[in-house]
Amino acid sequence: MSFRFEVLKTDPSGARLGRLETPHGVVETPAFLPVGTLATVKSLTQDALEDLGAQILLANTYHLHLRPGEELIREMGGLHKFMSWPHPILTDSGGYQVFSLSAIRKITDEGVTFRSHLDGSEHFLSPEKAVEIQIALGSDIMMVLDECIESSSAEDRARAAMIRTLDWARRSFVHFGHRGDPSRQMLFGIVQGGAHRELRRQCAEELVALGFPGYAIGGLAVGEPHEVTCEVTAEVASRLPSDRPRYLMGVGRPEQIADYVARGVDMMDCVLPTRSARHGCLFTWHGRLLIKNVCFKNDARPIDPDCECPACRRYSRAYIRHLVMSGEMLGASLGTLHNIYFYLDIMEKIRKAIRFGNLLGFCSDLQARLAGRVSESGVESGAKPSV
RNA sequence: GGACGGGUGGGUGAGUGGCUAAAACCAGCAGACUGUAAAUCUGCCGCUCCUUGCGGGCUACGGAGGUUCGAAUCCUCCCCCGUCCA
Repeated sequence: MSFRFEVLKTDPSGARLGRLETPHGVVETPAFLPVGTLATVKSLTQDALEDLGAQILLANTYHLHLRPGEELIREMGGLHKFMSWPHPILTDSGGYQVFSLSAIRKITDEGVTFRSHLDGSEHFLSPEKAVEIQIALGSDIMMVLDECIESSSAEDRARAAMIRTLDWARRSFVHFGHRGDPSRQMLFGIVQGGAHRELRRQCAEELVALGFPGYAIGGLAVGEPHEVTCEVTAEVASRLPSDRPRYLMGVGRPEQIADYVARGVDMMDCVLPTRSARHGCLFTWHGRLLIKNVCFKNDARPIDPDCECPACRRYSRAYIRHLVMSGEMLGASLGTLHNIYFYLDIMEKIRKAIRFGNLLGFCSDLQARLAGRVSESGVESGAKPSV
């Protein structure tokens, strides 16, 4: 069997240390997935990602369908070969675009019609089509098409979307049963239901009854308070089978991700490290550092003196600020290198904390360290978390 | 020496009598960003005062005068810059 998920250890918090085997390699969980929507983690080479220790990437069905198209990618030998990433890949289904591109799409029980943001042409995405595309892409983990909604949605709206998501999950499951190869690809179901516990519970239970090899929690961290995200995550995770991986989609801030792990989450992805880097926001063990701030103009120190990333080993804040202010591509690259390294470093420390059975201690430590801002006075004293 | 054209806030550059502390863009300052329509977006960007308000005062469109209730805008002279002619 090409896929195997194994929980190696459970922390008193409920966090799990695990291992996910895929045809393209092993993912140690809890894992963070850098986002590579268009088959690229913006501004980084695959070499760089390997050096950073990335184990698995996320790519996007909707975007790759529009450009360059899944048929081209299939023809080029599949997504792994096409992008020269021989390691695991997870593809999102386009469900998030139902939410983020709500202005240019129409949704029915049958599926979603998008008006391409590139050229205005119409594209119909059904649950079956999303599965087909992802089969063509050949990702290790594929996601069912879901209806992602605002977390603040009223119960009626959330129920309707949840019911549709469930229906689509069934269709996806059936379609994959006919067309897919479970030794080559896993299909994850996605729990929706907004911030409504009862809806979440119902959605989780019905998905579990279908028997997916893994489950995702979607529709969170889209504006609701962190505590709500945590509560809903805990509620859903408690309904999911303990022997299947759990993927919390689209989270989170550095100081928050350990909290999700403590709720039993095994995988996470987020655009924050990559996008923020391009916008000049760098995450450090001493808080966020806005590299464009004038106080770093002549600061010869690295982004984070406690960081071993390629950017911090070699370049100063002053130089990186100059690059970012000048709109130089290298500025985006170095920032992204740093932020991805930082996220992966946190994940490694999280795994270590679970191994030591002390994730909750680590959570509060992270919160205390990372919530602040780095200003001209420099970094506050203190070493890295010592777990 | 002469003929045109032009001098606007840090920069480029609109604006030809009141709606102009002066468009727009850039630069600068600050902020946002959570399964990426994002190398994007938002706010500020003359000085000053306060009861921080579509608030008051002051200064400002090369310089100095003038016309006018009112001038970046009209007139006079001067100073610069560019092009062309001697």
